[in-house]
Amino acid sequence: MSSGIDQDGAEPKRRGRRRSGADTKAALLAAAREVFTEQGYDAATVRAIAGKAGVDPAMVNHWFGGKEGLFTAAVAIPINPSEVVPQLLEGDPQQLAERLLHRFLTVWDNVGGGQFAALMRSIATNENAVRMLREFIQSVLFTRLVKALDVDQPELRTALCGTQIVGLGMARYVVRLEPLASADHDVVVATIAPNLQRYLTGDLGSPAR
Amino acid sequence: MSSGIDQDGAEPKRRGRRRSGADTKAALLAAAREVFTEQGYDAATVRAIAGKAGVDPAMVNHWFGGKEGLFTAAVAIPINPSEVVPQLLEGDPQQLAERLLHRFLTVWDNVGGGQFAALMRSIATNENAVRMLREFIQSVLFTRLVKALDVDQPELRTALCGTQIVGLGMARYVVRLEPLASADHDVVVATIAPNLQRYLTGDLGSPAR
DNA sequence: GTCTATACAACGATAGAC
DNA sequence: GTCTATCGTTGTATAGAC
Repeated sequence: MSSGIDQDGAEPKRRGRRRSGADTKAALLAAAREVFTEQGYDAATVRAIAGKAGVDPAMVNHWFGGKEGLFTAAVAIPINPSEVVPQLLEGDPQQLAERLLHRFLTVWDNVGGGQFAALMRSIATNENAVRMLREFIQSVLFTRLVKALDVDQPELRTALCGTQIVGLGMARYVVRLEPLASADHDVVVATIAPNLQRYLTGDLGSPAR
Repeated sequence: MSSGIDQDGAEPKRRGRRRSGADTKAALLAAAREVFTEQGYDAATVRAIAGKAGVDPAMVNHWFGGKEGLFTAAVAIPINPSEVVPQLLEGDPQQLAERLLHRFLTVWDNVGGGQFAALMRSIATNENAVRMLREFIQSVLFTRLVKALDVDQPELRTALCGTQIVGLGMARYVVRLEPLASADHDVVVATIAPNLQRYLTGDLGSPAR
């Protein structure tokens, strides 16, 4: 909560270039994450973000080209697919769901969970966020993961996995549905993994009916 | 979809006070549903809603205390639990998931799907919407449905069902993830029902480890 | 001296309140 | 129908880095 932006509060605001070392960009990004997280894209104001960062609103334009650019830079999915996907694919494919869920929970719990909420909230008013999520699911989950499994109906499986993963995120981080919101990773993984594993490699019924 | 605002359209507009507030209220609610559905909470403007309802914007304040109140009144979940739940509970409990999913798809597809998106969108900027959804899931899904099944860990099962159902809605109506977004009800039900059924009545692993 | 990060002021638009 | 608040954005002068 406590902002903790280390702007030298004692000193009066000065015009002109700051002393080197004061990283306006980083301060803006940090503040933007907080505010977008709490309020979503529309409700968040450039002024509020700049204020929390202790800099002028015009800096948003200067560094990010505007609110939209700041948003894109701030609410990025904190996952590097080319790093994560190979790790997930190592080992028994029948335990892929477990590894995937464990990773999902670790990543989003670590960044505070609020950031997932931010992503979901952003989908509200920002079509770009929808596109971001869709592209992430399709490119990463589908192209890199499901296709590598060499199973039937990969597109459908991808979408089904999407329902379970996004649904988990919504329940845990946005709606904060108990006991799921506070449950240990092991409990969540143990209960959900079998279902996700069916979507990944299990029998979906008759492919061509 | 089609506006169909049933304000006494035949009668010519009259000066002064209308017969009663009921018509204005209903017209506002109908218009609000449309506009909130299409644009989300923030983007929707009181003026646009009032305009579509054919009344003065000030009426929003008068009847609902403001935009917030109008929203709460307008975007209600279009399901009557005391009617739906008994219907779902009839028949084989092992096919409850199928009935539930079928009903879910029918309801939200019929109202246009956009209304589910609206509900999700509302969670963005409106904490009340989160509370609404949480309470709906807990009271209806939990108290009326899962408890009636007499299974172990009913709270956890409820939350798990929530993940799958909300996730389905997100994928189909908000993110519009193909092929799920355009799939026939039967396909969706056939692929997801087994997973949902496990959450409802299946084996979740060791309850108390 | 030149470049550039910065702060401040102000503009045009728009929404909610009254 | 008017008023007021506030939004994102832009122009410009200035202070420090190089």
